[in-house]
Amino acid sequence: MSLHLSLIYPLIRKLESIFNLSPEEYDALASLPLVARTIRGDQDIARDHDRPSQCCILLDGLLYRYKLLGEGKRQIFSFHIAGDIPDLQSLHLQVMDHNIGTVVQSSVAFVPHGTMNRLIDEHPRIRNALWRDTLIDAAIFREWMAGLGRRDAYGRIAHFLCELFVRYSAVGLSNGHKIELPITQEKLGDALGLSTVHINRTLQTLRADGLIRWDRGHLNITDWNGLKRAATFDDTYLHLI
Amino acid sequence: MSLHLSLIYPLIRKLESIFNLSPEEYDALASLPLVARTIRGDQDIARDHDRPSQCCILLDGLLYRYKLLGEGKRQIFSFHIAGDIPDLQSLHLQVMDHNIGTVVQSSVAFVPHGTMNRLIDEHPRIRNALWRDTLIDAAIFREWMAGLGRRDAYGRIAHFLCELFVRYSAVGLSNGHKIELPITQEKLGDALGLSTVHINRTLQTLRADGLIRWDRGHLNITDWNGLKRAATFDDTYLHLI
DNA sequence: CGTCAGTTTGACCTAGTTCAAGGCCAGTGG
DNA sequence: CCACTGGCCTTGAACTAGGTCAAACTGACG
Repeated sequence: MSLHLSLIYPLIRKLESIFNLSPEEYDALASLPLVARTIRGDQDIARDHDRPSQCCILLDGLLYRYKLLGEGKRQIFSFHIAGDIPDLQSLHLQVMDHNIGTVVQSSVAFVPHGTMNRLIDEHPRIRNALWRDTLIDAAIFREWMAGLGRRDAYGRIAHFLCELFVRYSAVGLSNGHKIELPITQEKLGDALGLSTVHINRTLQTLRADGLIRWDRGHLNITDWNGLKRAATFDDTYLHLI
Repeated sequence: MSLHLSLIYPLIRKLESIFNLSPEEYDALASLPLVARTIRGDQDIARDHDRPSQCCILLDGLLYRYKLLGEGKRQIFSFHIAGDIPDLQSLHLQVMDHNIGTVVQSSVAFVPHGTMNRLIDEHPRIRNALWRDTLIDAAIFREWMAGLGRRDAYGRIAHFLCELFVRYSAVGLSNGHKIELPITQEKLGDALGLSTVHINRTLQTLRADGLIRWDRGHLNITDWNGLKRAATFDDTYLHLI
């Protein structure tokens, strides 16, 4: 596999999970002019009210999307892993309504909207797959809403961990029941609408119940069935094929 | 305006707010074979885990989308008004991951996926506008997540009312600062992650503060600026043109 | 006039917040 | 090689926003 192909590979793998790419589609993706840029952790890639002229394809690392409310309050909406295009929406929505940032050092490629539009105009199945991807994004938001509105802290955290494990697994980023999840308890709180203190105490309960181990960014799910049960996790909403 | 045209008109108006429809596009929409069906209140139109073969265009009335969790818990994600296609996502996602129901008696048209696909294949600008619409849907979800996670009951309700007023206005369904909003306090609670009791008490405070009047489904915003302030409402996320 | 769905009230309770102080590395610089 | 720093995690104690339960009220409608 060429160096360049390895960059775009996570995205190709994602599309191939939906349908078999034709040689032409494969070539179109493989010949996207990608310039990988490394960005260190805790940097914003796009900001609320920006008017982006390009999309960012995540090649490696971890991104997150969030909005700042008044008084230092923050809501995190999603975390993104290799192969994701977290600001694909900017193709159709002029103005950013939230921020996108790196959680840890990450490698991304910026693709101009013009290039993206040419790609999807010439390859309708790729376009449909990307549309589909934005719809799954929305499905994940709905599930988080259900958690924020109606699940207690214990179930909410358990559900979050189930989701991330399944999404990592779907793109080959899990190792047994372990994944790399280098997010702080503060970020977890801002994602789940809870205070850091309560996140901390609830994680201790999850550990004491033997469901997980989580140390320095290494999450180990020690009782997958137990965690799913605690979360009442049903993966339909992830629309895996 | 013919009887049939009046049915599809809300959708046409929504598309025209984004770009000027060409005569061909206009004709394609106007000649969609629509059969209006009236459905009484509190009925499900689509259910979790269904595999729909058609989309539903709301012609008149009020729909909502929701998910049931265990123990009688429910999370409502959205309310939909005339011109919306709440299950457009079923074009690309086989399986429903939530329910769609009527709030009050409503008139809807079911359009087979095949017809929809022909329409958008032949009219790329309509396709893009519909894609865009699903992205705005997601933007609204994000804003609700921010409310569920990080706003208190007072601000959350105020924000909800601001959003609905602006969305009604955008399609000509407001009358001064009044809109028809026939939703129960129970549904409001399930949308905002609050108990009915607390919704009731907080609505009383909003009324006492002179921000709204809300009686038998008629919402009257008596202090629009005050309500926006209470909500820290910024309509960027609705992506109105 | 009775019923039923929806709203309102009161009293009590608890999940989660807030504030403030320690503890534990991993990295840095001397 | 050790001391120092700065993130991050952990703990305790006091507090509160919002939940729960149960009962009463209101108005629309048959």
